Amino acid sequence: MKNSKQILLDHKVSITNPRILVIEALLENNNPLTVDELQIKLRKKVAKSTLYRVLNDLKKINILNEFTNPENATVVELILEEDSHHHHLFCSDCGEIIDIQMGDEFEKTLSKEIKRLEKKFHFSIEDHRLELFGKCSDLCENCS
Amino acid sequence: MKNSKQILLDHKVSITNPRILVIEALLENNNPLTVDELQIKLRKKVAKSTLYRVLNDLKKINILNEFTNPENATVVELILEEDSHHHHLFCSDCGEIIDIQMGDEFEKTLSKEIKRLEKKFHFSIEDHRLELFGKCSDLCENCS
DNA sequence: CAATAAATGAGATTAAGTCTCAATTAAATA
DNA sequence: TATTTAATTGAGACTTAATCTCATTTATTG
Repeated sequence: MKNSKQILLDHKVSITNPRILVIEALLENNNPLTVDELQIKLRKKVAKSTLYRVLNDLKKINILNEFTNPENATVVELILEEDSHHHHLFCSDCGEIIDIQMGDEFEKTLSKEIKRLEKKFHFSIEDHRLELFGKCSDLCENCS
Repeated sequence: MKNSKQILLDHKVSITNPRILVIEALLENNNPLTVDELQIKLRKKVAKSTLYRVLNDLKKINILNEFTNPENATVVELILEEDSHHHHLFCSDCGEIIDIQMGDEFEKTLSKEIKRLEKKFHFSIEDHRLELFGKCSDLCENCS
């Protein structure tokens, strides 16, 4: 597993305990976490103000992706070099968020559409995000 | 233009002045508005608590779409029957939000992918959202 | 190892959104 | 149309996620 100190070193920011703890909490999970869940994982180890500050620090060095779930709670995930381009699938029953990859055909078709839209609206489009919403199977123990 | 009273009638909810004003403010704009912008449009006409309550009422009868812009501000737009399925394009310079429609090929490819993902993750996927981020042209008077 | 700069913790502050409750307005009924 | 009943509203209190302040602690630099 990628080392948290090395990540900080690579990005030329100082290596502090709170930063290490936050990165490690995020590395432990394969999928994104709400700030709430992160706060619980780090309870008594990192102050609330520090947690938010560290998250902002990680955003500044572009290793944190931040978005919101359907309930508008803030969700974060680390951006690791080995990660490839992915999107998110949300379960409205248990709240789980799953990283998904779309097939090549999809991303190719999307690129074509983006070129068309750039012309149509005189936009330069730099990024995109696809979110899928649904319910995970009855097999899930957290689901009704 | 669609009539605000008729919309309320159609959905069997009582017709009140604040509801009419909110719907009309939303109808006036072709594109989505942040709650902030909406609040400014309705200043002195609708109380803050009422505005939020009316927005929740409109959500309950499924004629309001709510999402967030890249700065995490809440954005709303009416869902009208004559509207077709669309997505959003955000300008990071001026904050403009534009409704966009993707071509058939895109939506078809997406459907195929969704079927694949439903099997893979034992999910039932009910909805999706695509967001594009970029900058609108220098021609825009609000942009730097 | 000392000096300096950066980061932290604790709690105050801000602001988006919700809640409370008395007063108003709409709907239902006669 | 007037009256009754139920729903909605406005004003401001309250909640809570996120930011800010500032004295203290920790990291970095020489």
